[in-house]
Amino acid sequence: MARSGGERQANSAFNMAGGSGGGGGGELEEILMHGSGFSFSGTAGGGGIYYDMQQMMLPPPPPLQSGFGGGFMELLDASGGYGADFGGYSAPSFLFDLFQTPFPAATVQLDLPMSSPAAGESSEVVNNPTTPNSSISSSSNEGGNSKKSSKDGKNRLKEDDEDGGEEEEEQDQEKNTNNSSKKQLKAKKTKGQKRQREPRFAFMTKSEVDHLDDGYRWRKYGQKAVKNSPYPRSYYRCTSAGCGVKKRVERSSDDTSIVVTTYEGQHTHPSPITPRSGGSLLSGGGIGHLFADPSNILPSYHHYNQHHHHHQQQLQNAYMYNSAPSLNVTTTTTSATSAAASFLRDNGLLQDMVTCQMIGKVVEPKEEEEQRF
DNA sequence: CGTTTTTGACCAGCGC
DNA sequence: GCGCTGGTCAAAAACG
Repeated sequence: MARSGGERQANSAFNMAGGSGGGGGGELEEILMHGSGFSFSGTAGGGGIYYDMQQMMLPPPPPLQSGFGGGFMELLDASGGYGADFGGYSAPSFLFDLFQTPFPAATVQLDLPMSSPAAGESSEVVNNPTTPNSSISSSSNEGGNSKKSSKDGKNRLKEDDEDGGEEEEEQDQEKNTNNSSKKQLKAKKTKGQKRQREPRFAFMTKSEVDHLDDGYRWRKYGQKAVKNSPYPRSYYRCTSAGCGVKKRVERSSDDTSIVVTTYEGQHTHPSPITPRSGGSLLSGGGIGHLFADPSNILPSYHHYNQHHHHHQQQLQNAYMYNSAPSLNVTTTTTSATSAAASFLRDNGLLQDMVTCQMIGKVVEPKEEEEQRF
């Protein structure tokens, strides 16, 4: 097979449009940060909760203070006063639960048991701002899945999964007498329980580069065609041993200048480029960890201006792309979103963000993206 | 030579 | 049950 090892940068946008059909469905919560502001509206729908943050008139991002000073924690502590910032929306107190609640990796156990039909419905729709409209010469997908020629052999043994702090046992249950190691591997997982995922944070930013450097080291482990989009979606995983944080990067088919990055999981280690100094309450990782720990901030972020300079873009994204909080309550995650958005805004990091929106569970494909654009 | 990216294949879930 | 899609694996290639 002729390998076209060409572009190494994430800019390589292969034309691999997916077919059609409905599919997928994450089982987690996802938060999309929309620029210009965000409002907060909670909606408890049947079977799920949908929180939407959008269109909140944000005052021009104030100049960054000298570092985050007391860190995000301070902001959090001022939950009372902070609520006011949410454009009059009575920012629910839980809005700060996330940050006031330490979520040590050990204790963390979020979970949106999609296996429980009653609660989760498991049919959570992740509304990506991708509308079926990309008229960009999207080649009629060819890569898709037409390559199912049995190739024999790649027994995969995975172990990453939750990584929140639990280990997978490699013991097979011998349920199926298949000799395909891959099958048994899968079997064991499936049989026991569905893999649960952690909440995800999705941020939308304008950027020329797909993969933004956030201080952590990532290894790309996959790329898939995004349906209705000429741009592929890349999957990254934190390279640190034991850390299973994942990041997904894709470009909006609507506005190709917008990059949607989804962060999943929590780092079990400090940022490799910024050795942590003090143990914060949120040391368990997660978005709180990010915001609470000024050491995670790259020094240059101060220089961010409203222009889309890749470098600065990356820096600013360093904040947004940190791990998601490990909480098991939708509302809590929502608070995380709000707080995060608030933080970003206050630090002028939200400037480039296009949208800020959180999607709880069981969300119908709303037109949120459209109202935003 | 070690690490990261590329990329085809495989699998689980879900919709039809 | 079949087909589609998202997510992941892993061998090979590309990089540094």
